[in-house]
Amino acid sequence: MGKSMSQDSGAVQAPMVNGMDDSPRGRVLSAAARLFREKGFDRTTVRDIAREVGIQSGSIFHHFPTKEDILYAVVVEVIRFNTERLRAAMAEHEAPVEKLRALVLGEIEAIVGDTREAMSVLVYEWRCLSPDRQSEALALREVYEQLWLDTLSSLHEQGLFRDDPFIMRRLITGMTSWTNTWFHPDGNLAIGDLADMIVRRVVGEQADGNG
Amino acid sequence: MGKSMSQDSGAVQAPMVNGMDDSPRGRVLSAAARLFREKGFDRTTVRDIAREVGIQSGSIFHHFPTKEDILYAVVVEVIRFNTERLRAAMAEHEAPVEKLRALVLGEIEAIVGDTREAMSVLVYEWRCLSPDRQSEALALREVYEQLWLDTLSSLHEQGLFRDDPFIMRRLITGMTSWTNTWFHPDGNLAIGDLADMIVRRVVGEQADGNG
DNA sequence: TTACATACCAAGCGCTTGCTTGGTAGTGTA
DNA sequence: TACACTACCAAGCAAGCGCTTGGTATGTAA
Repeated sequence: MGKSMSQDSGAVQAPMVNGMDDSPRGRVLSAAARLFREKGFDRTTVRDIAREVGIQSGSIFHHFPTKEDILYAVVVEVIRFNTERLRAAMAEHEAPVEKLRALVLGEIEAIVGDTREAMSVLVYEWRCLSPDRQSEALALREVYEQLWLDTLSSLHEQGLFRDDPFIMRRLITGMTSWTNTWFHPDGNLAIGDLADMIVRRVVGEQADGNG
Repeated sequence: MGKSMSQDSGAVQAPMVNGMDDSPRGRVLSAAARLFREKGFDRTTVRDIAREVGIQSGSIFHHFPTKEDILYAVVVEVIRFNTERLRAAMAEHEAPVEKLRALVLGEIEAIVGDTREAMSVLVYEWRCLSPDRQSEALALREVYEQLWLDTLSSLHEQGLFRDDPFIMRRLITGMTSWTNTWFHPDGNLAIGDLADMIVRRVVGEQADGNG
């Protein structure tokens, strides 16, 4: 049996939510991500988080020095997790257009899929971090952004779109991040079709029907 | 002289910021919009707002019953103001593509121009409103959205783009609202060029060079 | 057995918060 | 002169907040 989990519902699947593991620390992070998304950082009290995890509010501070450190940890974990996932998804393709589609699909999946709470926190609770913490997280995020810029620059050099790749990335960020307000994975629109539609905003109709 | 404003710096220009007038109530709203954008609704205290206006914190409640009512008023005012402005901008054009450009330009101007504080609040502090207030504001917002949907539907019927007009509107909303995080009106990129670039995401390159 | 670390509880401190209260000064108007 | 209305002040209350404190139970290893 090894290290069995006591009083669990028996499900072996899904040891992580939002990219967090099942340690006490991970459980706090996952609950925090959920609550931060639902109510915002400021309206979420440490008592709320503690209640969700099933411990006393004071015990939170055994794992994190301050409430802001919880937010920072959520942000760092989700950036790390999704950078790695996006890198892997991209590596499966050769053609820049297909790489772009992998990036778009991966980013949407991060935003509306299993890391949606934490991704939402990344966008909406960003300013709750101190300036120092913002810079540190931004530095981490740069690796992620470089994946995008490399791919977009390739496409641009190949003449697949005309406009500035930097601005284009910002327009894409807008389109994808806004999906968290309206897109539901089990609705009428398939996530792949949405990704295709966004890819078309970049390279036009020439990307259709390939593969 | 009529109704002169006492103790003003003498400037006749710009009687409104964020679409709010210069009444005591309007001054509270304008200060609140600025602070809500800068620090978020929850981190802005009524004492902060009062200090900005130059009155005591308790006096705020002579003008608004609760702090949430201030947020709601900011939201309502900015929706009303920009709906009217957008309608006027649209009415100056006949061709759907030009109407679309007027909408895009108007929305960006609202987001990064004189109503930027209030527009930012609209996006980021939305969830701080009670569900009831959210519905009421949403109903107001629907008039605004209808301007977009009518224009996009026309373009769609004329075959100027293929994809679903409803989804297209959501992608545009993402692109425009995200500009508040990166676009600066006096930077290298002209606001008109940005608008054109976004229009191109919708109707492709066929919109270029007209007018 | 001793020693130390992890994970937690129960209680509560000090501060900030939204909001209330009771009152005052200035203005309009009949 | 009397009344009403708007705009505000000064003081402070009750509740909720992040975080601290001092302690206990359990596991591990010398």
